[in-house]
Amino acid sequence: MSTYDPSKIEPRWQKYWLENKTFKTPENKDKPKYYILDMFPYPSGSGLHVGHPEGYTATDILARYKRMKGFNVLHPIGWDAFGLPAEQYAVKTGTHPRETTEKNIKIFREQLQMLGFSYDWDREVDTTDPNYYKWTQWIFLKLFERGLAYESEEPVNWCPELGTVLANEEVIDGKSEVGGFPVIRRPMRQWVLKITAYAERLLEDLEGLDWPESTKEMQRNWIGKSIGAEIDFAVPQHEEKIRVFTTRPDTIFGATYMVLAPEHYLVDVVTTDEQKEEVAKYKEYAEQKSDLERQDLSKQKSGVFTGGYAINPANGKEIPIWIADYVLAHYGTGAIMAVPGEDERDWEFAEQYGLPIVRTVQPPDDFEGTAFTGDGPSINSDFLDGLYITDAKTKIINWLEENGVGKKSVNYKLRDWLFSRQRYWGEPFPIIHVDGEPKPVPEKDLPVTLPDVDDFQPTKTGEPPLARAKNWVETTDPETGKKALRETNTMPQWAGSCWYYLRYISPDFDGGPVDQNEEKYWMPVDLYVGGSEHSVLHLLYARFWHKVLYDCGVVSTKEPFQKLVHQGMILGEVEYTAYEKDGKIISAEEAAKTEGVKRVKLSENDVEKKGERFVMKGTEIMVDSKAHKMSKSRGNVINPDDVVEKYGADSLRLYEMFMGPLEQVKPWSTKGVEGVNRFLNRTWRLFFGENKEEKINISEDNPSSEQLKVLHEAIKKVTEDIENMRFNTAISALMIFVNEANSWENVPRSVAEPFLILLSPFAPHIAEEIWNRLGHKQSLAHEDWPQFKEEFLVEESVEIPVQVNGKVRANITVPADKQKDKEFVIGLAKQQKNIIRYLDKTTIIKEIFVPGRIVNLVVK
RNA sequence: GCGAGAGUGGCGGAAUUGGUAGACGCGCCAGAUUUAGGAUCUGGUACUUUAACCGGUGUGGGGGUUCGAGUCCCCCCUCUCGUACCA
Repeated sequence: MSTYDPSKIEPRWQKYWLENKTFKTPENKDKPKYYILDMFPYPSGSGLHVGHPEGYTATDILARYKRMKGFNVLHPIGWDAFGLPAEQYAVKTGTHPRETTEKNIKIFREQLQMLGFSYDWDREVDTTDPNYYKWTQWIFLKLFERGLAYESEEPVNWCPELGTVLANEEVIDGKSEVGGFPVIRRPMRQWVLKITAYAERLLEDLEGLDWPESTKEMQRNWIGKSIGAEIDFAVPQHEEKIRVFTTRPDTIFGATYMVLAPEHYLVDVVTTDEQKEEVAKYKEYAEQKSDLERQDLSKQKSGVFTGGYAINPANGKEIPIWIADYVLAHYGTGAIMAVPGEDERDWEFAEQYGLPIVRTVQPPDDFEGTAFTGDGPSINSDFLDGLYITDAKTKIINWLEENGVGKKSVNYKLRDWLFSRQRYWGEPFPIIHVDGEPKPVPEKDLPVTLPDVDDFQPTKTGEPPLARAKNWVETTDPETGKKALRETNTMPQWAGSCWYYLRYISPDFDGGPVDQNEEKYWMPVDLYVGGSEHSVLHLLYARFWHKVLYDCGVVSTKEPFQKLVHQGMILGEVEYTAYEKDGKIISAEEAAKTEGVKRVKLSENDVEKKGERFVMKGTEIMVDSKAHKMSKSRGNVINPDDVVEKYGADSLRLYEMFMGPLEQVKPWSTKGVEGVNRFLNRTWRLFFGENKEEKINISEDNPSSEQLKVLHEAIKKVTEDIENMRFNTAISALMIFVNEANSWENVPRSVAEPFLILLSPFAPHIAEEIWNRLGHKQSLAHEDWPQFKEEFLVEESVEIPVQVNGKVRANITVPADKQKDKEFVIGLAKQQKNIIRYLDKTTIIKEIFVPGRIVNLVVK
């Protein structure tokens, strides 16, 4: 083998690493630890796409680097293997999901190994393994014991197409997140987790986390804390009072009507006989609207008068009670006091139905809008008049509390977590029903394993597939011997991924989900890398479970993931598109406004840049230039297997890191892969030369100061860049080294070897191969990371730009030991031919001198 | 609407604390090698002016601070992502 051939060297090292357990997590605890985690992959049937290796390569570089820096590194991988696709495949083909899952895991594992990731394969976990889900069930029992898991008969998001209910977080625009099927609301008995009990802590503890600000903000918004007041409105002739939640109790004097959600439990109480029919009609109308329709029709408000009245406790006035679906049953108390003067939604509604509007905050003179939501002095508000919002709030809340009609109150948007699914391929609940009451399965009887069934289809009535396993469902209560029925719902896919990072710490431990001695050493996760699509769902659920486990004394940290980074999506190659209408090409701008246009794909050679836009070559016709999301339908999916086959895993890893900053969205470019592949070829030639035999081009000479300088520049840059996860510029520094070194007569071993170590986290196969050919018997994975030494960077002379009035007019070369000598440097600067020209007939009014950096002469 | 982030060559992207804008890679141009193509190597490549030097203009647009601004401040435009009747 005389040329660089990744297909030969890569499998060899992959095999070596596996057989020698090169990346086994150390057992001793005498070094600092580093826990570096990838988000739990779902082993889908279609295998890896190029998005996976992006985050995985980033973490792998860090893991390999940290090992060489003297850390004990925990870098595991496993499978979030419960889930719908395997089950749907089972419904279609009758293949047991376990079979499909096992097959897919095998493919995934092989693909990951093919990319040379340094996982500790002895710690692989699989959520579908009974030894794993035993502890998922155990944690559920903890939740149950603490009153954080309860059954509830509530309207839920039922998706007929998927045959299951979905969590609010899984419903997007009224459709299922998975598959995009319509979702309707329907009451069913469900398990619910009381995540709301942790709302405040989930919010507060975001503070100390090193997470992207946008992700923290999304979680804050999702939790949606708002501070205000609950106020009771009496209803004449009725016992019940209507309680509302408002963030603007200061505007109560402007509450000219009330609105209840159509589902509110007092609607029928307050409705008068005359309005009964109309109210019933509206309720039915609102009920039938799906969430999607509610949003579509949001521009036009609707509602009906109930005929009833309530008393505004602030001024004793009677105000009409309406129902309208712009008030949501599940937020606050499901009822509002409407203050049209100060709230845009109420204003719109009041205007539509001719309800009175009273302003309670004085808008500025030039205010021209409708409702005024800004700050200002209170008006029309009796004892609040003149007070600004903050003071008015304090005063009215005191007044409400004194008069027993209201109190300060905090409200959260966050709702309890709907935790059951009508599916087969999920964790069974460790719950039996005795006399209709739920009862935990004793800990010693865990795990409750999945029974086999012959049909994976949910029943039309919404009975889960597990209900078909009669012998399994019908059991006896081990305590009383009574007949009992097992819970037939299963847990959602989130369950297993809520705590997997703990199982990696002690995957074989059988005394609990995690060995606490190990947990104290390894937690928290130091770096967690994964897609931003999990910003709310997984990351909020996992934080919730972690806090519960903290309260149970199972874990020692309040938060699981100290630092979080999202890798950006990789888009397809840039595409140029022209638009055709009736056989004629029209501009992209026109096409956007025209019906029935045909898209024509152009090659890069057909277009050119003109001003801000791309046009067809030689014309003025504008075309679109855009990188699109990879999708099967668009046919722009890049398959990592193909890239590895053609260029090797090292090239794929290197390219994905070289594309740009990790967090950024970026388009794929096959030409770019060729570029980094060329770099690896040049690297190979640096060691083995042009000669066809395998002669090593390395000398045992002492390095020159120039060679040391080039090496140490690389060490400095690569080290700093890895620490800051700037992999693209680290690779650039490696390229600069190779470009320089290729011009040398020979490469001294003492320069070549440190370089190989710098290269190895990025392109581990080629680095190991060359290392080995340099005569080393052992992997370089545990070598020491080279130490950067400032002394080698010292230049003999430095170049300093000379500016006149802020513009560079000359460059001067100054001996290094003179670079801080102001007089010398400025003196030299003034002798430059081009500088003399600019100084002619002027007066220097200021001389700026930044040692070693710049000279600026300000003249007049 | 609201929230967050981003606008730099033909393209992906570099630029410590304000101090030579365009590192590195792609593409393109020229040359070497080759029967030819590919691969490889060498050099060039922001725009503009020039034979060349010397200049001029340039980091979405406008203003400001500064000896000096891609970087700091104010206003505006565009794009991406998230979110949406949350009282």
